[in-house]
Amino acid sequence: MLKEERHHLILSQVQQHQKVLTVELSESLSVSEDTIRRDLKELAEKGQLKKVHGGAIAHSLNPVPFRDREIYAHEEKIIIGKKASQLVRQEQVVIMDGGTTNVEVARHFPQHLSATIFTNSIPVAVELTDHPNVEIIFMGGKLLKQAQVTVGEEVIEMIQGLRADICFLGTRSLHPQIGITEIDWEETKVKRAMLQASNELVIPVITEKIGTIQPYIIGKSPLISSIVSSMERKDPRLRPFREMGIEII
Amino acid sequence: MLKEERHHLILSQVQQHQKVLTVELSESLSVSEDTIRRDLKELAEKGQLKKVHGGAIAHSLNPVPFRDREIYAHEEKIIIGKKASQLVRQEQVVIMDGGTTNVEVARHFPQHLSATIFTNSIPVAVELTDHPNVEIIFMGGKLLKQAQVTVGEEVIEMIQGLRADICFLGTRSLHPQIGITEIDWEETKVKRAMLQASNELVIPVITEKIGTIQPYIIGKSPLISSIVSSMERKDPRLRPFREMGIEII
DNA sequence: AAAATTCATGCAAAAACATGCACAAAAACA
DNA sequence: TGTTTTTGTGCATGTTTTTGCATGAATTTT
Repeated sequence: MLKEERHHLILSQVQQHQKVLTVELSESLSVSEDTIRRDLKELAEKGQLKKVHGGAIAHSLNPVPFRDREIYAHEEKIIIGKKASQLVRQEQVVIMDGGTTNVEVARHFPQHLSATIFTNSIPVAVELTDHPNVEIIFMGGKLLKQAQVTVGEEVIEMIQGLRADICFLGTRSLHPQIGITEIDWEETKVKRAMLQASNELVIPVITEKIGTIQPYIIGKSPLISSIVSSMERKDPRLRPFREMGIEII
Repeated sequence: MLKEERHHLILSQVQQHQKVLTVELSESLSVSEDTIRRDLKELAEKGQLKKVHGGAIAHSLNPVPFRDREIYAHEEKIIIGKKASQLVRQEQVVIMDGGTTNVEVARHFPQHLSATIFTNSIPVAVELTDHPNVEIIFMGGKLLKQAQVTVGEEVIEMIQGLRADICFLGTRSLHPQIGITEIDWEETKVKRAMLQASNELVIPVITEKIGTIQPYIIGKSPLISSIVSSMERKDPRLRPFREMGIEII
């Protein structure tokens, strides 16, 4: 077994389980613990993991509970939430994705809104709880702990059985040519199903996400009906989208 | 379990509940109290929490008085939660119903528990979020706003596709002759499915619910494997159940 | 004030570690 | 091809870290 191979294996283990133990790796790769230690040391020096007594942990192991997490760019998201929440009409069927921006959208729905909202996001569902006339349908599946959204077959099947009026899709990145992109494959599949199941597609997005790209493509830009941002309508960063006929809000 | 892992778990507990008790952490992480004390000391030195007599509190914002006792019924539920959480074995498939008592059960699962847990309760799912080795499957459906649980066909179908090892069923009422009863028809149907899908049926119940009756019957008493209460095992109110061969915990 | 917890300290055992060294395989070079 | 150099590995060594336990002090509860 080559050193490189080992390094890859170790890294994937770290990604998968958030931690690795020196002893376990030594056994499963059948090399001495000293070798593993040296591997971990190297990987730590390259910043790919954090070495600790007994093994190593993922460098990003910072699973701060979702609801207590300091919301990034909160002010901007509130502005977006207010604007986006205006797009829903009475009695519509709505699909709402996860993400802190979408939570703000949900929060700003008018109290008297009467609608049926499908979501796979726990924070969104909780937020909708105090809208008396909203029927909330939660789409079940495997729960991603960090994002607090469900993914997997069940969610996708449920979405595929839907024809919604409007869909609010949270996104990590939005690029005029590449489109809507995501970093997590499972979430990508769910989001694809969502946009296909809906007549209207609304993308609430904070400024800094525009023009960035992630590995997995959810859909091309022309599929978008409206982009909701905190920017001026005539902002140059939005121009390519405006030229495609997408409504800028 | 790595020291750093413990530190992360402790911090997330602190963030979530504002406080942690040395004794509880020692139990749930299965290390000695001394170790926990040393952990708390280290974290306090790094400024990540504030160490106090008996445990630690969130170093931040709201200076909640530490030892203030919570509501009385809550105390009882904590006792029940601790007891009931011992009933799960590693690698089991678990069904967890909603209700505040079940939330306490989830809260007291050992941090290192490795299991697959199906639930239709948002608070339970959220509580399980910081158990790194628990896979959470959320069962989707129509969300009941006040109870924060899902009900309906989808939930029931999903449960019917299951064969679980153990089921924690919250209940409004428990009567020796009448059995487990509920006030909401939709929830009743879901709970019926749950108990049918599981090998073992655990009923965590607070004292005042015993002997009361609600309109809809979920199941007769002999279906129960264990009743978890805060009472003494020989309490006369539990005698009829004990005589049926139900384990009293 | 007495009893019960909780804490700090020192100590010992086990585990994990760094270091230097020897040896083998691979790579580079002649 | 043969020799030298580099690299990777395992082992022996002494060191450091981590943990649980014992003791007595400090604190809280009764």
